[in-house]
Amino acid sequence: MTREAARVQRRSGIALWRQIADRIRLAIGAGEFSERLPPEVDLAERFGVNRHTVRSAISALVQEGVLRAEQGRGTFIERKRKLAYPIGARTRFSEGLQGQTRDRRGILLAHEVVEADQTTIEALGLSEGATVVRLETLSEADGRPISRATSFFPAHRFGNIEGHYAETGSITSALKAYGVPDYFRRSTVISARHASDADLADLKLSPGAIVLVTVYVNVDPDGKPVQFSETRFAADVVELSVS
Amino acid sequence: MTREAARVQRRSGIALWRQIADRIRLAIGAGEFSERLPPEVDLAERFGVNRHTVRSAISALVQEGVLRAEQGRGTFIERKRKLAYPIGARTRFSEGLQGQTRDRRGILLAHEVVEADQTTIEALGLSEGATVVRLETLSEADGRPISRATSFFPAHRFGNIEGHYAETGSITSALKAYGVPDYFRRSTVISARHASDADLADLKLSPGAIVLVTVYVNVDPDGKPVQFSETRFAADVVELSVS
DNA sequence: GTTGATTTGTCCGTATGTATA
DNA sequence: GTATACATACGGACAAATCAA
Repeated sequence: MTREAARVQRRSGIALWRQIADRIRLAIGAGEFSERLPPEVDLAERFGVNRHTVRSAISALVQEGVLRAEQGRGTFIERKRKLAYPIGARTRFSEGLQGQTRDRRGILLAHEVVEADQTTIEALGLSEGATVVRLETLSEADGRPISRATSFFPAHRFGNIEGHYAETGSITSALKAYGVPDYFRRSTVISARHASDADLADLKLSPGAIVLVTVYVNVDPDGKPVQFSETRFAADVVELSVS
Repeated sequence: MTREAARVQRRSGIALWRQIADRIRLAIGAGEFSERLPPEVDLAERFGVNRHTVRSAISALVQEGVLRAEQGRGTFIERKRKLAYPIGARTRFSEGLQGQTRDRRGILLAHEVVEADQTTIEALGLSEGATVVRLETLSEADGRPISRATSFFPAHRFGNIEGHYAETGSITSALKAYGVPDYFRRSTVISARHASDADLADLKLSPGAIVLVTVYVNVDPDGKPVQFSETRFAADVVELSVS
């Protein structure tokens, strides 16, 4: 089964050179070009545009670090593998990327105590009007930002958790300080969307980038909810592995 | 913690009206506008553009079915909930959306017998040079396309599986015809990317749409791999629920 | 019922960016 | 590099519909 490539779309609000850049990036991700890109004239014919337009696309991808052009030789692909982040009943960030990276750490970006909204009340099993501690955190591995999370903890039980997190850079350690020796993932819902402005900045992504979103509740050994979180992963850096 | 909205970017290869449309879609997804959109002049000021540019963005979103504009009254949000698709050891498509939809079915788009590539050989535990049946399928619920899948089955065992799938519209039924009474999910890897042209067409999405991608291996009760698949879900219609 | 404020819809003209030849 | 065509974005003006005082 071969399917003709849909033609690039004019007056779609996206410039042709950018559509072609996206296509080439996608094709590379799918392993379509093993190592070298076809010559510019071939690509121009393939996409039904002028060679100059293809050149604009390639130049943008070179800027991004996806391609490397060598005059007289050709245009070559710069490869990098994705991190596999495990999702399961006993997911810990610190254990998550075992063996794939070194030097992982969590950074506290912001915190506040607020009244829980309806979603948070239901997720954490709180009563109307209860307060929660909100943490905005960033996780890095080998100096590269990996994920950005918004977490809620019941304030009556984890009043000063931001302090413990800021010190240790780990949710697991911070919860231990409150006598929670262990915790379990009760539920995880995974979705994907375009990154918000804040996430673009923190995760050092370019506009239009995609984030994988996990929304989950962690419970202590007694089954009591301790944490309700939404974590956004840069989709071109991380994939989720369900085990 | 409040963060200023990043300004829309001129001459970035993406038209301002499209950037603004994406932003508004995002904000709606985050629940920022409860029911009504702010007036066009306010949005224009907020994004730092002319009112006409905002109007182009809104007009595109009306076309998509995200918004509804009423002269003299305002612009309103058209809401629709996402389908929760379960991922786990015993995921079945037919069981997956239980209670959320009626009238589910699978459609065979294409099939062929090919020599397995290296990835497929490893996933299915085949020997070098083995052949596999490839199925391209589309799943619909209530007449709406939900997902698009590419599946590989060992050809020596499931020689004519496309026929059974075309008849029943179900992988579970097709495998039963070959004496596989039950099967289990061995591994699932989840990622997200922009939809390819083929997926855009089949899933009836607009350019730039995101797909959630699950890559998985199913094994029979003896632990023998029977199916290696990649399924793409429209990310604005489906979320994955890990249980 | 009238008036005025608000909000979306339509038209004009002009400047700049994008893509082709 | 130059010329041409079209899409994008802006600015202003006014019409049409809605709503509340």
